[in-house]
Amino acid sequence: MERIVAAAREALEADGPEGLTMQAVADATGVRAPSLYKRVRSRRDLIRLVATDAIVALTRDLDAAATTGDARRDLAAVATAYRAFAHERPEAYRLLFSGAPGEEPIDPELNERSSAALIRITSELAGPERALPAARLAVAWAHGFVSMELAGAFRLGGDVDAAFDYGVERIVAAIAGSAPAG
Amino acid sequence: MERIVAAAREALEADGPEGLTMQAVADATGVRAPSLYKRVRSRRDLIRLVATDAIVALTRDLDAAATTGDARRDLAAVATAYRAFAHERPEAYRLLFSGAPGEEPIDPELNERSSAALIRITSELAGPERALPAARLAVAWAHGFVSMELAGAFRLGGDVDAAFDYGVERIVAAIAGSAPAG
DNA sequence: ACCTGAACACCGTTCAAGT
DNA sequence: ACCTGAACACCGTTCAAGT
Repeated sequence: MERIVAAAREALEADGPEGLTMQAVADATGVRAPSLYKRVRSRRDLIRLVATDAIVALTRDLDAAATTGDARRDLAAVATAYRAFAHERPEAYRLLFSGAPGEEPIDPELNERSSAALIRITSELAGPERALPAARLAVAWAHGFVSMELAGAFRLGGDVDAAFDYGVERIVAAIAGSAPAG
Repeated sequence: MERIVAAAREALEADGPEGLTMQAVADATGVRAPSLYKRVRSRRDLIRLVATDAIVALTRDLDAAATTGDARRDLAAVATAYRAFAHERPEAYRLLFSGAPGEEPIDPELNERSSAALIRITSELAGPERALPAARLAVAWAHGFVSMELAGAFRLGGDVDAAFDYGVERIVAAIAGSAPAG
């Protein structure tokens, strides 16, 4: 079971979504394709298991990054960890945001936990009542940036790393600047 | 040929990417599937044609929105038009950012034209030398926001429209605040 | 010149049959 | 209880044959 998800995950990263076939997973686990259906309901379900594995790993990375003791630096560290995860497992990362209306979403609790660290940070920076929209600002920017990067959408040249640093700095300022006090 | 792309576009929006089959397009255009290969190189090529159609339409919408005469209001109007396009043609919108490393990118010239209006705006707001990173900040945020919205990723409740307005306001401020003068 | 039936190599999935 | 060969309904794509 664990081996199945691991094989699926590797097939996905190696050959993209259409490389994640039941055949490929069966070959990698030394079994025939029909046998997989004893462990997994369907290919779609298997993809969901890979996505769940990915969001757990991402959450761990983000939590580990948010430990500098300073909210602004935490936010920058979380953004950097977020981007690093997307670079390490681009196909799995894509999976997390590919949910179409018809599809079953990932476990809502895991989803909530994945943004807990960020919301704690934005709550500190922008105040509790602004924490949610501020977190959405940050994660929308971060997701947009890395997903464009992965899609090769930054074709106008320029330094992409510098654009990321500029973005982090501006997002931190934008969130801190939206606090009721300032 | 035009009818083929239109049929593909409708199949895509109606049934998602896996609904865009050569069979479906053939049925809709009153022909047998093999005949499509006289007009189109492959299914992948047909998808590219739909994506090209989408980026042209999006560019038209963005250009039409950026006509208020005020850079700040133009930026808000462009962001709103961008989001509206994604809501109207969600599957086509998804297509624009689904480019994996192996795939042929869309015509670079069309891509450049699609961001011309935005870069003019950010150039006004943040100065010419900051125009590109500022535009990337804006488009990354906007893309991230709408793609999360389309993926159903805003599951923590709250007012999504209000979060968008908050985001627009903060992004405008962040870009204007990064100008060398202020 | 244009269209198509038949065919090929793939998919995901089911299920009766084997151990 | 577990695995699998065979089969089914689909894909995308090719190509010889028909008009």
